[in-house]
Amino acid sequence: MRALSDPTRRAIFERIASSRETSVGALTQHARVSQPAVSQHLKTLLEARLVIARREGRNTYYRAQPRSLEPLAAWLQQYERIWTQRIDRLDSYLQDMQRKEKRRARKR
Amino acid sequence: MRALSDPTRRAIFERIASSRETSVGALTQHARVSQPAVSQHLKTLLEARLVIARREGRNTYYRAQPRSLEPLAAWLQQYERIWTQRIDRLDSYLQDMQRKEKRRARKR
DNA sequence: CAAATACATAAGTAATCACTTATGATTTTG
DNA sequence: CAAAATCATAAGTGATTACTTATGTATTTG
Repeated sequence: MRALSDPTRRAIFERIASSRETSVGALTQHARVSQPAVSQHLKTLLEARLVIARREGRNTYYRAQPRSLEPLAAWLQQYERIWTQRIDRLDSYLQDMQRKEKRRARKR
Repeated sequence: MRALSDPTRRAIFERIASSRETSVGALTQHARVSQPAVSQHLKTLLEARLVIARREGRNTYYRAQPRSLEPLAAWLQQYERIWTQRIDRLDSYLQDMQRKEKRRARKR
């Protein structure tokens, strides 16, 4: 999560993910920072296993490893469950109130 | 995402989310940092709208607002799609290879 | 009403971060 | 083989961050 928290780095990751494979030069072209900065971001993405690198001649091609997003997805799902559970509880609470209201109406 | 990138702050958020409502004191008890540090983390969680605060007497109760995780979930889903698409392509490629192999076997 | 409690804010600090320029290592090209 | 190209690493720097202690502000309690 820390690896993706920086906007520049996240943009780099997104560009890698949206193309099958990208060279450092291509990434630098679209980034607003210098080539060394891009390389440094790539290093932290590598360490987070969010990308893998393949050297070919004097180029290095990076590709995304979205599998590494799975822990984050799992973490999130946990809270989506809690979230929908809360909504369910609210729903049943409201339905309960409606039933009680109808009963009160009948008594009148 | 930046608000959740710090482990201490994330732990605080998790504790808030797992209980319906929590006071600052209760959070401080389980955190490994001082009470002011907890309050500061709560402030950034508030600014990220990941929690809401309710003052009651001299206590402040925090509760999670998991709805704010939705943008992050949406961002993630995008890459899960890419990921499964890639797997599908790999699958069909392997199946294709298998078919070709069978044809070669028949010719022998 | 004075002391205690619960929390927030202020101020200061060491560590980390994202960037820069300079340079190194390797590979291709003319 | 020298020059160019591609990328990584080194070193330095300003900004940000996560924390601390000290203090302020309400609110409750004895």
